[in-house]
Amino acid sequence: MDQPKRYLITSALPYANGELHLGHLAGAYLPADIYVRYLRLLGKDVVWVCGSDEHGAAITMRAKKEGISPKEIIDKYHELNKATFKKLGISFDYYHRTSAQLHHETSQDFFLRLHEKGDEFEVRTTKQYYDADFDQFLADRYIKGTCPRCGHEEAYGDQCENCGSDLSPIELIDPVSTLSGKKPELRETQHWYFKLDEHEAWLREWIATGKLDGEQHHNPDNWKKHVIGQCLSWLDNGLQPRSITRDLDWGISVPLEGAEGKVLYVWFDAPIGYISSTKQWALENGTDWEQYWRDEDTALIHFIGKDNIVFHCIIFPALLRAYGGYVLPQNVPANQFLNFEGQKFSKSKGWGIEQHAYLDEFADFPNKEDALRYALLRNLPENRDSDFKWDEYVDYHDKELADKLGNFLNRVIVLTNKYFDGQVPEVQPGVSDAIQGAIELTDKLTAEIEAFSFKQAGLYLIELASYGNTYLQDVSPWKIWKTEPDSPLIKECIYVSLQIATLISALCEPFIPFTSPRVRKQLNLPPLENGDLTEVLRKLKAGESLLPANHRVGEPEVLFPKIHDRKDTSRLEIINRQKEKLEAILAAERGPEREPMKPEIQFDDFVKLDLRTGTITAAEKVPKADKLLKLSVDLASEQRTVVSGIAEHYKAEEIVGKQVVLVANLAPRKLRGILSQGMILMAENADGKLVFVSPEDGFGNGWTVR
RNA sequence: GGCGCGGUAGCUCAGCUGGUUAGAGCGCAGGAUUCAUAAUCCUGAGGUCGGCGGUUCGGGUCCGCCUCGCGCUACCA
Repeated sequence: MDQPKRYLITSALPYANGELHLGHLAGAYLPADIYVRYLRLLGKDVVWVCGSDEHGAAITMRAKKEGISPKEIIDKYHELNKATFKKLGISFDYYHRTSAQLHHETSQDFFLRLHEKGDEFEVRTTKQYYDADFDQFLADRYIKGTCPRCGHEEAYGDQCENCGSDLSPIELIDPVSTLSGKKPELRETQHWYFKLDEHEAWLREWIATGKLDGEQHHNPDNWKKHVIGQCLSWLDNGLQPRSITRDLDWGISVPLEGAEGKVLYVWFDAPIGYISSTKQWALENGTDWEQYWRDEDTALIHFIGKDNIVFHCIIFPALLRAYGGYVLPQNVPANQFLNFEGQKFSKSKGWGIEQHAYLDEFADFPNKEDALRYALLRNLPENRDSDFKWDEYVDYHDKELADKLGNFLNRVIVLTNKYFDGQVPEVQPGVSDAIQGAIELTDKLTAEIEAFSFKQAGLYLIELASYGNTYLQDVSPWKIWKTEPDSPLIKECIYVSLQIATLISALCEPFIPFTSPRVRKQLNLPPLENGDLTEVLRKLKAGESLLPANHRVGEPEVLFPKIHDRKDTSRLEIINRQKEKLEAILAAERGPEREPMKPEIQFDDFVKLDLRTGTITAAEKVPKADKLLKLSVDLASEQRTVVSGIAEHYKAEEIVGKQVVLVANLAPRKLRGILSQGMILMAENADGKLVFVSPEDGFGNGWTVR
């Protein structure tokens, strides 16, 4: 499909059971956002849907453990995730939720249709464990017992983590429900299975060759290798009927008589959420949802993480085809995983940063949205796992956004104001072919976006700014200005540079949408609207002005205040706080490795110590000593001079006024010729880092510590 | 265990169906420049392309084995 009439874009529905971290953003949302914004700028008919995935056993389990209702959980995370996406400029056309009535109806219709076709489902009766106290069947994971292979007493119903055996709950010796802690009973239950195996032949051809019913549906060369590889691996292993119902009281009821207490399996209803979301969007926008799902000229594209490949490339397509009349995805550009400072994101360890936490902690950081989007873009896990590092975040921001892109735009605006009073100079038609290089870069950039290669596309954006910088440097109008201020070379140079700047203002929008309007403002242009890029590209190639002669530009403004800034360290401090948090986690992991405890002492030994609160009233570096500070400490009844070995950790001026605890009856001792009358209590960790042990602010001086 | 994807300069990564001296950015070294956010531009150093074996006139690029990383392996979602 070279030129589809319309695009239907989906991003994986986030599970409404927790916060989303940067890995999620880099996997399925940022790439889709770039793609969709690009299509909109070209004036394409595109709708991008997403929403919260709100069913499944994990939510009910969590609700039971926390003693709240599932609805409280899903409401909380639906609102949080939806709002956070919006703040980051993730521009879904609709963010729906699977708890919506419309979605329940859509899913039930889907199920019924397949049921009525008669040959898509089969019903199987099996025995499963049932927890009578909690009145429900138990998922394998929620049953523990003794492993029949190795005797490990804490094996799960699906696997023994001690010997690695795959188990079924029935095999466990002495099974126990992790909900009630009691022995569950075996009960018969009945479930509906989707006969996925009967779809194997056409799926294989479709995945391997891109052909559907003998016609070319898509070009498999455009699909990522790891996507096709994993699908074929699955197909080679043989497909099996797949259970699509569960015994659960949370979810979408199976719409059949005799199916009380059964719900659709969350994996069945979640992708149908894409359809529901489209329906709701169409409803609110007075348009028809069906053309997006049923018209063959629609290009359906699923953005997901690699954990979702099989579902979106095999199971969901099979369901859609079984239903009949639905389009199948043109591409599923699944990303791999993003790591965080060398390790996987881990909620339990606190490793990584969540999207909303980022926004909170970077509240005072200018461009925090685009800075993050750009850092993730530069490190998208498009073909392999990648790693997010704060140092790289800083480098990408300062060296690429600020130094290359921001600085180029700034130079151009400044030069225009300086030499031409802010007006675009007039030039002879067709004088410069310097624009040709910009056209080539533009073509490369758009081709990369269309090939779902967003990282490379982003590099071309910066290269375009570099191209502009090189061009400025080659012509060096400031040199010509000194001897020949009226030279047409200056006019041409500024004119061409302004064209490149205008081009950048348009091309950058999909990547850094918060910055684009600010660039436009400096050029005295309105923010972009849907379709504007088409006209920009047409003019560019026709040799017409993107920014015509005599147009008056705006005032220069620093787009990206650098993080490494001599005069203002506030941005660097925000980054450093993040790095310190990670160090603390690593330090905590080193955990139990603490100094062994000293031999026991008696209370009498302890009371010999005279500990007093005090305040540092003066501090100065001890000459010829690297580590020593000479402190004056106010104990109310007297002033003490204390020499303390903390100069490598604290500067003299920053600890004046600090409240401390002093060992007041320690025998005086001369250090570097100064009599030290006491010792300040400090805590020290394995890295040798020191911190004061202090009373709370405002506590008076000279009081005892016991 | 089986399968899939990946292992390319100090770091992060490009290299389609095999073909001349293996690329980019950052970092590093040297130079140019001052319009600009101590920014920019140019040049250079640096790699036995995870290891071994094979097919070929020729292999990061194909085949086999080994090794390391990540993922999937169908009822956790």
